[in-house]
Amino acid sequence: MEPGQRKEMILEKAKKLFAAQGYYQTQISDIIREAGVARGTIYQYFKNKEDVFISLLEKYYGKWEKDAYLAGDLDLATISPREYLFHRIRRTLSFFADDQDVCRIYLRMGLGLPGELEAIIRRFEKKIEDIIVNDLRLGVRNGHIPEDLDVTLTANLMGGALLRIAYLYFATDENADLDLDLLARKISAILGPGIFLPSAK
Amino acid sequence: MEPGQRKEMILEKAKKLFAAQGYYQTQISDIIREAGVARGTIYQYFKNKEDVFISLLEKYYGKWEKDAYLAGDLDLATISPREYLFHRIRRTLSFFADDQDVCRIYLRMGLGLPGELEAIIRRFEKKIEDIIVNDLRLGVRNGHIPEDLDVTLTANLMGGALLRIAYLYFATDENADLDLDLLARKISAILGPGIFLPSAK
Amino acid sequence: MEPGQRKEMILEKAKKLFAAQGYYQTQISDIIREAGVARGTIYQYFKNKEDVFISLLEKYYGKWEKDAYLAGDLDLATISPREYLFHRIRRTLSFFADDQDVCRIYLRMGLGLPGELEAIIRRFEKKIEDIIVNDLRLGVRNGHIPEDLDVTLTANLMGGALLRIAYLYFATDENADLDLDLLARKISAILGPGIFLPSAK
Amino acid sequence: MEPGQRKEMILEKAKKLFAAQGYYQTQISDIIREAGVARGTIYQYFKNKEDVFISLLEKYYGKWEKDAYLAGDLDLATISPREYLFHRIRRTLSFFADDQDVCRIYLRMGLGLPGELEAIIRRFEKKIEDIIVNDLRLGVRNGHIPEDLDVTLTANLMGGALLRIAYLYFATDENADLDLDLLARKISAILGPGIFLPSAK
DNA sequence: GATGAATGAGCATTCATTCAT
DNA sequence: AATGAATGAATGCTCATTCAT
Repeated sequence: MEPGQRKEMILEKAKKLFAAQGYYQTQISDIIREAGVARGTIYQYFKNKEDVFISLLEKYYGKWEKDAYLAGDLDLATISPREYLFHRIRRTLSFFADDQDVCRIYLRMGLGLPGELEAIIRRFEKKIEDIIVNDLRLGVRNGHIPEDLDVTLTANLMGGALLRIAYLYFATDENADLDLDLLARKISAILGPGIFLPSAK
Repeated sequence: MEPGQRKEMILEKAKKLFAAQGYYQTQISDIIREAGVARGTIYQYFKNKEDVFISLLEKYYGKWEKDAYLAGDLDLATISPREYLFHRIRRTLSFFADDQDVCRIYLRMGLGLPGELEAIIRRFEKKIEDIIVNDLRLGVRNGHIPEDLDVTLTANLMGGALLRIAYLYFATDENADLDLDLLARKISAILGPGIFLPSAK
Repeated sequence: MEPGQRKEMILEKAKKLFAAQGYYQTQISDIIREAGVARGTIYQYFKNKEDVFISLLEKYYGKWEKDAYLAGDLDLATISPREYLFHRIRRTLSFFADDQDVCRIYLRMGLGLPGELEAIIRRFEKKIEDIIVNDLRLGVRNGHIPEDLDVTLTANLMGGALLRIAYLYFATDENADLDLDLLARKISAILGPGIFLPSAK
Repeated sequence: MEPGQRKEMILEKAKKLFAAQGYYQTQISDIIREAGVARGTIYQYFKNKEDVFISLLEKYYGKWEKDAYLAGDLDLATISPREYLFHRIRRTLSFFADDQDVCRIYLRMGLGLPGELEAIIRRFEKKIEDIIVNDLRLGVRNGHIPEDLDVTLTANLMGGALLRIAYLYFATDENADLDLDLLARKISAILGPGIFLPSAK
């Protein structure tokens, strides 16, 4: 096996395992078993377990930047802004759809809770989704929301957006004196138009 | 100390630690040190470490459901749908803003990577944010996007929404034969109207 | 509940548990659950776990001595020596047959190995029994041993006898310079006559 | 150190400790200290503590079967049945005499009670021995038992035989409706002839 | 006497990492 | 470069015992 290939191979096996079981629950033993190399070999290519994980992140982040998002053939001179948005979204989706393992790792699913905990969290998330879906359906029945809106998709889109905002603004010590009202106004101003019918006040 | 209070106190200390260090990096030893109880005491109230974490999740999920999201005074008879959306968002933000620790735990930040890894992931996420922000600024300069749009907020909102969708549709084995074009269309139809000026095509 | 009765009751519950699970695998928690008393109560009657076990041994040893073995109505003036032997044996059997739990405790079965280990030891003992049984059957076929001899009983009787002798003479440091030939001669002289037909040389 | 030897060495040290202190009172820490290996090393050769013990049992059971009991040079064509019995007994004694530790482990002495408990049990067993010895001496004085009978040996042989029978027939749930009279008759028929003088009725 | 919450010494086991071959 | 036996710090958990009420 050529040098370089061996490192690559270990990385691929590690990716599968990290994606499936998370960082903490993936043992070096698992990786060497899957890769079919000796225990010491892994330390020839990587400083330690953390380095294996970081190498993975960097590899696929680079891939995303190069292949997916920044691919330079989107020209605002030839396509409309809305088409541009569409293509950006389309490519990002493709990137994740292409590699389920990378997807799992980046989306922090595989980062590592014992199986049961993971299941509990999913149950909670499902419940949140249900609540929003119900709201949306109510809006449809009341004639404020178009009938053909994909409510499940929308619910998750809204949920994901909000959680990200919460993470960004509240999970750190900064932004302590934030104007929540203003923030909520801004968010609804962005999400509202795409959800409600123009007729809805 | 009254019965019940002790369990509550341990839970609060554990919350702080899980939020700050993650599940795996929080040791039982840390919890008992912070709580000032003996090693065995924690096992009087919780089956094991996992049970402490689950108890936390359940406690705060319940709190969210009761206090924040489902609080029953939002009446569509008296407020408009757009106001309703605003209040829902407002309350969810309040819930997370109220308790930074819960926020961190729920947003899966504290779930557990060694400090350095966590930092690397944040760097990546910042880069993604920058890319989207740049796109948005371009749109502003080109007159397709209103000047007063909060581009950082919008970038994260879009990013969060997309990642959640990716997680939902791609991280599991189901949905294998998804129509990505259609999906991307739907998403841009929801996000577009709130971002672009009506004049943008 | 009268004083004294409570101690007795705890002792009986402990007996059941020690017999079923062994000393080490029986927890104080098990005993108080079965006895329906508080954790502290047991320490009002017994110094510690060891004391519970010792109390049991002493109680049932005394019982054996008084009721079973030494019961004074065996009079060599009225019965033959062989009848005397028979009655002694009969009474000892009754004692053990009467109380399976005491039986298990005294016979050191319940003294304490994790279930699987116990099973392995039994398998070994069965194999030993089989080997001796085969020998005896060979003797029957060769006409040296009476046809109506209970070979399983005899095998265990011989095995038990030998193991006890081994325990007595070899498991301690004394008796280092034992004449094994002489010892084996003596043992066969005692066991032989009851097993072989007079015609066997 | 050659491969295989290390496992063997650990096993030998463990044998000493199990024999001296019993299963429960022997800690992994003791074994590694005695063996002079690191804590993790023991888990390279054995699944867990139980596996160490099982390995010991299997090793020495195999040894007994091969070297001691089943050694094939006993030919009933050339030796008498009584000689055959003698040699079987002789070899079994040798096996146990050879290795005091194995002896202790197999005879369940080392299986595990805290030191003081063990001593108490021995005291009881001694008392039982004394009672039987006294009976035998009485028989000698009365002229029913030969003067040169080794009464201590005989007492233990009888005791061992009886306890084994009790264990076999009473310690389990089967054999509930046993005819104790018949059983006692059979046992005395086997033990009697080797103990009593023919003149004793 | 009775209670049971609190204790903490003690234990088996894991697993990333090293290093002599 | 590759190997894998050896390492030992670290960790979650148990359970007999205590003691304030």
